[in-house]
Amino acid sequence: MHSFDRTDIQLLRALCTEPRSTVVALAQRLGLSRNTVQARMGRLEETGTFLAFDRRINPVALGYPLTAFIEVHVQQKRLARIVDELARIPEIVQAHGMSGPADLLVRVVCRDADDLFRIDGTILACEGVDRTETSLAMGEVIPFRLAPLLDRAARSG
Amino acid sequence: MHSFDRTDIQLLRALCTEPRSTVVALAQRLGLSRNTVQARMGRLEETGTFLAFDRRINPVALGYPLTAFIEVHVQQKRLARIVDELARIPEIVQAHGMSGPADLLVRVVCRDADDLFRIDGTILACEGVDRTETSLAMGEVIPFRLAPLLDRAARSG
DNA sequence: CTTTTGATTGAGCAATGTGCCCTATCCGGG
DNA sequence: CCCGGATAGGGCACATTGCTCAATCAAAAG
Repeated sequence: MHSFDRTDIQLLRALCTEPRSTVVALAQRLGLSRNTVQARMGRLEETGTFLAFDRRINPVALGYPLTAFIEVHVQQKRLARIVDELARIPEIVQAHGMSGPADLLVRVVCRDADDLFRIDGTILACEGVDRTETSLAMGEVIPFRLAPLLDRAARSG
Repeated sequence: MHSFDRTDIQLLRALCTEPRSTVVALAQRLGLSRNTVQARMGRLEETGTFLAFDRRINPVALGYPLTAFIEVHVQQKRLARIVDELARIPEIVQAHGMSGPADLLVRVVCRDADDLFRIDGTILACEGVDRTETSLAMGEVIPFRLAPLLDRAARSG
């Protein structure tokens, strides 16, 4: 892996508030040389600090205003095959294998309630899926964020 | 809001596989003029198609290898106040208000199991929180993705 | 059918940023 | 004490950006 120092954190933190800023601007703000910032950014990319572009796209703006979480209970021996099958459903934007009562936590986006109902049906139709429990997300009360974590790391790390 | 046409979708889709590509490169690949691509990109940004920079950072690389989902049951009248309080916990990277058995679904990243235990305790300590149910994510079996959705939209839309 | 509106295009231009080079300096670990 | 890694500062060729303008095109409106 790769361990971060305070400078890396500050760099990432600055990008949180000013994602469009250029390397030169970043260097100025942090009081570093352009070379340094460029090198560190390169390293951050190489070491996998940045995720796929997908994550930058807002599903709501895309026309999928509804998000739901579906807990899926499966016959565990068939888990791998089921995951493959679920991966073919485009509305499933993410899925985690879970420890706990449910085996999978699937995150779904959809256009409306009917859409959700249909997708749930598709999941249930997979061989080895025993049961699903659907919960509709009423709102993202805390929007995805890492800034607070970075802030704390910058202060204490 | 704003409605997308096929070109917007193709643009986003192209960026999924080649996030670093320049406007010129994009224009070439899509067979459009640079001006058009630039204009459309601008519109996409303005209309909120892109999310915060946070989402581009990989928590695992950041030193938080564990993700957990915590279902929180609360006294609903105090929901707003509780959310405010939860927002002060940096390890909570996201939270959804839910319809269904649980009131909140909180997404947490942590360094290890002890860390998770501590965070869960912090959540439980909030006034009005009745109960939590923690599930540890064993793995992201389907990594977050919108590409399949975009692909379908490009074909049928 | 004609008009109008908006999107697209090609061209051009100044300013900026990028990628890459090299060297000197600084600091901590061996 | 010396060495390696990181940093700063300078520089250079090139690509990209942001912006403007006029011409073209298509579809919707009159």
